[in-house]
Amino acid sequence: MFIIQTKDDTPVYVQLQHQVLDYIALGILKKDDQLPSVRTLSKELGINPNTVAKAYSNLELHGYVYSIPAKGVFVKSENVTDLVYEQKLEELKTKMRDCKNVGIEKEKILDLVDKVYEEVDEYVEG
Amino acid sequence: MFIIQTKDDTPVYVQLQHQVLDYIALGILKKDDQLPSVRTLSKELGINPNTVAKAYSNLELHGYVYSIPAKGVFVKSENVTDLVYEQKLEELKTKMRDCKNVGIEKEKILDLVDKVYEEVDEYVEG
Amino acid sequence: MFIIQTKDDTPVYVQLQHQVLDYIALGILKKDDQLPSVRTLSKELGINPNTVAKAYSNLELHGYVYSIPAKGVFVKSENVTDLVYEQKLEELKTKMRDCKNVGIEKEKILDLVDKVYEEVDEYVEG
Amino acid sequence: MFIIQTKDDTPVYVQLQHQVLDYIALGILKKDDQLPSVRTLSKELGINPNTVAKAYSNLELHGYVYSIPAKGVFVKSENVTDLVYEQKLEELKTKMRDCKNVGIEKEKILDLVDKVYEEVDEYVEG
DNA sequence: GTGGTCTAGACCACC
DNA sequence: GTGGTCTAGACCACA
Repeated sequence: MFIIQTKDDTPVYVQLQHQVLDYIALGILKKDDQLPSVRTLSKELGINPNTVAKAYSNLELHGYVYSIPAKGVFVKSENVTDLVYEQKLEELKTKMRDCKNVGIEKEKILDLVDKVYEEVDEYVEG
Repeated sequence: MFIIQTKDDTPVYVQLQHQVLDYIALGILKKDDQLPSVRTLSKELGINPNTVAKAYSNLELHGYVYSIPAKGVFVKSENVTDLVYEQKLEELKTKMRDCKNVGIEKEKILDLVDKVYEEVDEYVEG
Repeated sequence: MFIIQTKDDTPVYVQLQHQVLDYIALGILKKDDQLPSVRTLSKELGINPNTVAKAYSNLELHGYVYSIPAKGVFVKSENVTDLVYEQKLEELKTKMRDCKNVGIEKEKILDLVDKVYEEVDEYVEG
Repeated sequence: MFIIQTKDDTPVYVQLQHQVLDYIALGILKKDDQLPSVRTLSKELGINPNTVAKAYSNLELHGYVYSIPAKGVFVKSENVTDLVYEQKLEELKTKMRDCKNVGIEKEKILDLVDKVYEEVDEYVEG
């Protein structure tokens, strides 16, 4: 269910956080669903339990999940969708402004949008 | 001329590199123009001289500038434009895929493009 | 009769112990009164039977209750009052010192005392 | 400057957080003051660097300090006082209600306040 | 079995 | 030198 890119320079625990959030936004993880246990997931991904724990702990601090000691970690709310959308769009906007500032034309961007949305995606298409 | 965002999580020397490249792409810095000296710039920005030196050295390694000892650092070529374009578009594509993967519709993206390209930007307009 | 705060960070079995003691101190539970059975209470509160058992067992170890196998658990003595008082006051003193140490004035504390003792409390009034 | 109570059951990193906050509230640590480095403090207290780092990281998440990688960790604002006051008083209130609920009289509490505020405190007096 | 905490020590990028 | 990340593995309280 989760994938870690070791080549990526973004920290492992951050990758995990993002993926959990994305799954909530997509509706795959729903309110009160239990996340995989720290131990299970760490073995599955071949990473240290502490790293998983850190990701979960951060998600809890931000209010996306809640943890009951000796029980597990659970999804707090399913209405994260809007928040995730906003964040992603905000990041996209920053990058887009960057493109505009170096003189890239609007049409190039529009072409890119078409290209990306024509791509077949494993999650959407199956 | 250069701006450092300490809040930003991207390293200072990387920010510098990007800005130099952007100025070249925009034609503000032209072939054989001299970059500010390491000392001057480090004082002006209130950062460590090593950091400026690292940025310049990296730019030289990538062939964007050349340095003449005891003289200074100069812009090598003004045809960086395409390279910069490609990089920016590639980053934008990644973010855009990300948006698509969490279920954001194409229309939302198109709206964002319109919005960004309607904005008045100090670098473009002023 | 008993209430469990899952939000609270204090363990469930400790909450139970405190509540039993409080009810004894208040005179609601008297000498030789029977406590609810482990099964009954665990179902009623939706918690693990082991947790209830642990609370009862601890209370027995401290001499507040006695258990008759195949019969139930009973209140041993009603003179727990002083012990409970002392414990509560000791905890309060610690917190109060803490307040003093960060510079909170005595008057603020006195105001708080007035405020708390003016409150209408369901256990006292109802 | 900092003291760790190993006997205490409260986690070491929490103790550290509290103490940093208290020092800010007392005005001993002021805006932009640098906290002791992770390594230094861990050696001084005989605890693991990670534990100190966790405390600092939590404080940063809550907005009390800011960290500049390769520079250090610094106090963000000196106006934490009110926040700390509120928290402490809130905790005290909870404990006080507890006392009231088991039937402790108001006068006993008032006596306790007098007692605590007559005590000589090393930070205030010495 | 669960999460929470902590130690011991490593490597990295950065200043 | 600094903080940030991660591994490897331990112990604990709790359900």
